[in-house]
Amino acid sequence: MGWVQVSDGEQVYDKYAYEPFAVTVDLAVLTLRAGALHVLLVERGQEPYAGQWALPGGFVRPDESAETAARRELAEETGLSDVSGLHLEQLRTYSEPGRDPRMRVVSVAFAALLPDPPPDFVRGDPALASPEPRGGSDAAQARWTPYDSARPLAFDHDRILADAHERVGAKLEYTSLATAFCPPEFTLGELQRVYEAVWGTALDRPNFRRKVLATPGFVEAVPGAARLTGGRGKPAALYRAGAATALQPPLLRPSREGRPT
Amino acid sequence: MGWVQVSDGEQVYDKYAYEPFAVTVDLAVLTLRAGALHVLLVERGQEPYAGQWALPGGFVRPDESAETAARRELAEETGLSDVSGLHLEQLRTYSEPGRDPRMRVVSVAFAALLPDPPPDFVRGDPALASPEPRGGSDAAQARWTPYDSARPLAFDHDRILADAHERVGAKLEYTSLATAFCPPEFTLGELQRVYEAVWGTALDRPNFRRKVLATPGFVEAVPGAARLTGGRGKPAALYRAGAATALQPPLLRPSREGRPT
DNA sequence: CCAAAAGTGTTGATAGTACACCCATGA
DNA sequence: TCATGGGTGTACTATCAACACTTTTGG
Repeated sequence: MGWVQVSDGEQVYDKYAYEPFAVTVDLAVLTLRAGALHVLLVERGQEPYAGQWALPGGFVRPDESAETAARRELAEETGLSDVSGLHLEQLRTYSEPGRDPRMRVVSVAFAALLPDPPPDFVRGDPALASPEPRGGSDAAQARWTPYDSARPLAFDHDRILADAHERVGAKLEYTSLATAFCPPEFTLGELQRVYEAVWGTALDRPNFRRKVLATPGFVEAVPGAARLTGGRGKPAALYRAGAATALQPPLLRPSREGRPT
Repeated sequence: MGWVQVSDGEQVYDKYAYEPFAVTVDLAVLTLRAGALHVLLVERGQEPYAGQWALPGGFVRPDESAETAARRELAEETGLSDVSGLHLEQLRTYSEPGRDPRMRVVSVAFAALLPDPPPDFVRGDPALASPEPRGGSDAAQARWTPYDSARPLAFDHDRILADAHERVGAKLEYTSLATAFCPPEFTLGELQRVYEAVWGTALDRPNFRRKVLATPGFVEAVPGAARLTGGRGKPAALYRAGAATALQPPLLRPSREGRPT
């Protein structure tokens, strides 16, 4: 940490010399519902920004890493009993002095990805969460909101949400991250809908299929299994997430602008 | 920040209820010297890890963002009078309890990139740094170290340095970041050496040249200017960094393994 | 039989690689 | 004139996008 570089050397060992920093985590929890990207939001019950929607989050406790705190909050907010398999990714840290009007808050932001039909979650499952959430104020609501109608959010959460979207979109290109949006067994059509929802573009189905299958370790076939997706049509073969984490070759999104010449 | 989600609601407004977190920044300052990637290290003068090398860094002050603190530290450590144009990029935050044996430290890591012939920097230029660095202990040394012989470092800095290298290597592919390693006017050969040093691979010169020039906004020619690079050979045309920040199309590094079939 | 969704084949354009080759300069 | 580094041309090949076509299911 470059401890020795601190110019105000005398204050290094006085833990209470400065007004302390609060360290929190903020979560952009994303999923697909009916083919559209959704984000988990909570309604604030207190000032500032009372009544507005915000990303879920909370304090990092003294014995936790930011990652541990984020996973704990994820379990509390979604009510899922097992969040250990879910993808959780650190985005960046937001530390501007005035982010929160009450005190100095440094927030580590995470993106979390949930499989397609997320169980209609229960907020603050008593079996998991601490005894009594929040003191006197109104109970905060939580709900899934379509990504496009999420804004405006409280604090600097518009920016955090945009950063989460951008990061996830970029990682779909060169990692197998898309499978984190899918249930354990999924069809290639479902996988394609993940790409289309996050990127906001339509993809050519035959070419998508070929690219996915040509990428070693991306998906592996479940022998003999098949499932009807839309009630009609040919049943689709099922696949599981493969061992690869990086895609070689990458699955690049169509470029917005034409190339020169 | 999801303030309302905190389960221990009563403690939200008691700033001193917990032992406070210290928030620091750590810097992986990278440059090219004689065609090889180097990193700026400081020698620790105090326990823990006294006598070992570490990444430079320091505390975030109450009125600073992590970015501001990182830029201040960068100026202090390099002795450069103007660091405003240098590339500074947040990597991620390291928050495991126990990173530092003395107290709870949450560290925001940054990568900084300096142009090729970095002025032989002076540590702690009095005109810039705070009056008297560090209390009683030995003065810490600082020096440029080849990337490959930098380890082992103190704390978890080996990992931070590896993360910095990986991030920079990836960003060379799809951003114009490589120009941040170059002086204001540079030759395509110099630019190519940036890629080769960071990626650790040789590139085909004619093809590299074509790709760079075919990417709109990557570089722009300085009309009529030329410079001898190695004392011998044809003088090379000079270029400046272009307006583009993202490369379209990207400049992909050669894949390690062959493709199937 | 029709609609809908899955899956296969083909083809023309493009981009990338691996070279061979020429140019300008210092010693 | 040779060594060194800059700059250009070219041909082979792998890749990719676009779209026609076949298959299998429910109504």
